[in-house]
Amino acid sequence: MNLQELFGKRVRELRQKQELSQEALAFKAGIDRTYMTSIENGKRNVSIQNIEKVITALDVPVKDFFASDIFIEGKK
Amino acid sequence: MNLQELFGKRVRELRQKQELSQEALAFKAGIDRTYMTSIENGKRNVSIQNIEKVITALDVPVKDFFASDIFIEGKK
DNA sequence: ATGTGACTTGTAGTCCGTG
DNA sequence: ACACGGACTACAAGTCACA
Repeated sequence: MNLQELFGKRVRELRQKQELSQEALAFKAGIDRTYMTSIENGKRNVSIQNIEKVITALDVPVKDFFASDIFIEGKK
Repeated sequence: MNLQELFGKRVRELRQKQELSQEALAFKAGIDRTYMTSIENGKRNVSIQNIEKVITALDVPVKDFFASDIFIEGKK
């Protein structure tokens, strides 16, 4: 599992914890709903600017976003 | 200071700690030497796949890479 | 409300150089 | 060793119709 997929997984995790829909989060982040879908599913090679938008929309510091065990290598 | 700039700053920090040249790191990461320059200077909107390449080349887990106080918001 | 394939446009990323 | 620039190609951004 690469970082691209892990990122999507983490976004979904944090989004669901807040009981937000993809649409609502996409709106907060200022990106398209369908684009958010493909991000969460690890289909897109997202750029750092959009990464920042999404993390900001999740209301979590970047540091905390990546402070998860899924970001320690060797995960499936 | 946005995430793009913070990323470059952090890359430079970790690279210099290992006494690697930009060229050497770029080679390890499999990306262009001139591109590494602009990444460190926060000039490029890097994609997550290249982010992963760089972090991997730095021999640090993703989690640790972002476990720095510069990634708590409100930094200059 | 979420997911997918297909598409166009802008830019990421490469490769050649310069100081 | 680092920064920057021009010219090029590959690919991400962004949107849509449809399921």
